[in-house]
Amino acid sequence: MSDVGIRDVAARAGVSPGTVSNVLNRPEKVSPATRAKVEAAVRELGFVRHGSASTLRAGHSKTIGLSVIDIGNPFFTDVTAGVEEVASDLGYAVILSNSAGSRAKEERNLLVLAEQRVRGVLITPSDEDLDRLDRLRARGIAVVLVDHPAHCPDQCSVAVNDIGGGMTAVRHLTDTGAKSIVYVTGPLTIRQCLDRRAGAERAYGRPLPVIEMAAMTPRAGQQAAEKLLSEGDLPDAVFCANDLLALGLMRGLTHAGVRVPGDVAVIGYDDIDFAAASAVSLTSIRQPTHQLGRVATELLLDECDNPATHAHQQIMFQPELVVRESTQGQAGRASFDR
Amino acid sequence: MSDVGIRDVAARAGVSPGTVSNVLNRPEKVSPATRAKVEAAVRELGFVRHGSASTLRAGHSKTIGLSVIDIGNPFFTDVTAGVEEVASDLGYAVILSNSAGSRAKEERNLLVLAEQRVRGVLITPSDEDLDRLDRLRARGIAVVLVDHPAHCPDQCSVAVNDIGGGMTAVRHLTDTGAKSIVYVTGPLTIRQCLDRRAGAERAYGRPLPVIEMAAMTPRAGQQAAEKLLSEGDLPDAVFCANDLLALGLMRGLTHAGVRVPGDVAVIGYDDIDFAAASAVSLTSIRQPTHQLGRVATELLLDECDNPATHAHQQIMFQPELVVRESTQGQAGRASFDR
DNA sequence: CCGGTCCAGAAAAACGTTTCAAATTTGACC
DNA sequence: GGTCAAATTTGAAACGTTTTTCTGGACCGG
Repeated sequence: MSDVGIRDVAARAGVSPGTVSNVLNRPEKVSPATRAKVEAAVRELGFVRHGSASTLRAGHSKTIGLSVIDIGNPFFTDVTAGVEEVASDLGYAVILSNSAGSRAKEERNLLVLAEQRVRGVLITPSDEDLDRLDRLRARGIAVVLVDHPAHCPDQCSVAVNDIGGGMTAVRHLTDTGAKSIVYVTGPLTIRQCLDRRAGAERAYGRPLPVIEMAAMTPRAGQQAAEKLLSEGDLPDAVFCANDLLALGLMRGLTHAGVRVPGDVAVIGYDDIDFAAASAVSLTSIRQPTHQLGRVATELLLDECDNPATHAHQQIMFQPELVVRESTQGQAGRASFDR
Repeated sequence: MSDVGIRDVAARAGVSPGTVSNVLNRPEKVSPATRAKVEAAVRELGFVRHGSASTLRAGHSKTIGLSVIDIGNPFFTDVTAGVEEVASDLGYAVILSNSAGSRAKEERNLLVLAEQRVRGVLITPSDEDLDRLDRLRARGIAVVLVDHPAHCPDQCSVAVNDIGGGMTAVRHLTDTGAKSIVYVTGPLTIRQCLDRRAGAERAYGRPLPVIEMAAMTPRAGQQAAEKLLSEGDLPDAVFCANDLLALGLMRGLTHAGVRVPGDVAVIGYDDIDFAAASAVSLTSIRQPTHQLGRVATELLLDECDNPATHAHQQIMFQPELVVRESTQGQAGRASFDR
């Protein structure tokens, strides 16, 4: 069943297989009359092109790979949605792989992608060692870094200015009156966490006290709250390296009877949907997540489809402060967006 | 570069291409000595099998498709994570497609999957018309329904008992003293929303007042709160068709000065991570989401790898009540999990 | 020492497309 | 009606595997 091949279509339409292939791939090359005949035959027979045969002969596929660190994080989900949109519009299929933070798993996934002969790979690398990506590129697989600036200019990347974001966050906290600030973060081996701290300290003018958690989840945020409470004096404000931590932290504080923002102001990072929806809505640093995915995919597919004219770009988006209740100590609930 | 083929490996190892193929696919068929030679050659040359050629000749691929309704919903994200885990363990790649609730987009995506000659498809159908799936199966592509019971027994499906879940939810509300209850839901064309209502009304003993929103997002939940407030008397409790709605609703109520759970109890559905993390933690009906993805994938791959012995199964999981603060009117914050 | 059995490995034929040079048709123009 | 160039179409050779059929020994019992 369904073993309808291009030659069956050709027979039915009374043309040669080559012509059918042309109708499929370069319709402008074939006369309207023939094209119509072939298209009719395709419909009647329910022909579906065999992607593997096509890939094999043509030397390239219509698929791209996407490798993310944590598919459970709304940040990556949003990126993924953007990627999927663009890819699907251009007829590309997306193979998703989740490295779950494990270098080994990422490596295994990349091998699968290489076997699949994907046209290109979008990746948020799980660590700073990018040799394996150069190996991919040596294989003729385009690579675009997502949420990670490229180290050399012969490669595309799409990132968001984390240093700037960190500065903005802390500047907002001090602007609204905070004197003492604590930085709650995930592993400081993660570039994003490091950069945000760097920016934060630049704006703060001196080192920040740090609470470093192993994960970047609501759970970890709640534990961070306990840690914070056990350390004695509460700071005026807390800057969390992502919203998941911030949401957990707020909950932990609230339960201990600490008022947010009355006693402690909290600012997060990412501006995930739940930041606006939580009971005390969370001030956050918005990243153009969806856009990140879209642009990365556009760059990748441009590199694939127009290798001649393609110019590598390292795009750096600017994050944006979104003020909500969690940092409105006195102003109250003036205006909330969303 | 990287145009290292099986014949290059063969030459290097001093064997025939057929032998290399055997080492790759049936290592037990070849003597240890030769195998070692071949494996060395593979390593030295950096050979990566050409998946398309392999698929073409072998007649089947090492990929499966996953089609979800909304990749932005944590429910589907969790399912996806489960799918990815199992698939990746068994060496399968997952092609992700997001139908975004659009029937047309789903159809386009399924075509791409068919072209890719995926081994099977996991799908949460975007509507009740399942003919297109039968067409896929006629093509020799296995299909497993996810979060949707199969209509006929010649097909695998994995679902959760939504009627039972609805009953559990309302029973919990009445148990904790609620007399009047409102059902806040997404489009009632969605099976899940319908079934949950059916269960709820069965437990309630009579029809429930319904507030039907177009989307199932926090935003829509907040709008539902406004609607509820504008309708005069507040109910004792609200049952929301999913957690996203519930979180938005709670926020809307809280902002209007209504206390949750003091004035109105709220129960959600899905038990997404944020249900536990929100400031007033949300009582919810937990679905074994991750498990759903895992089991569905196991069924699919069993059907693919052991077509002879495979028995179609329609699995129905039972959801589970998770009590948190949003329905603890008087008991206060006794014990909270997570 | 011989005939038969087995096993490892070899050789060649697919799989269903795309591609490209060659062949054919078409159309314009004199 | 004939000629030439342009436009279409054809046909066969790849693409890199897997699979199936064979072959040449090694091994065994008699």
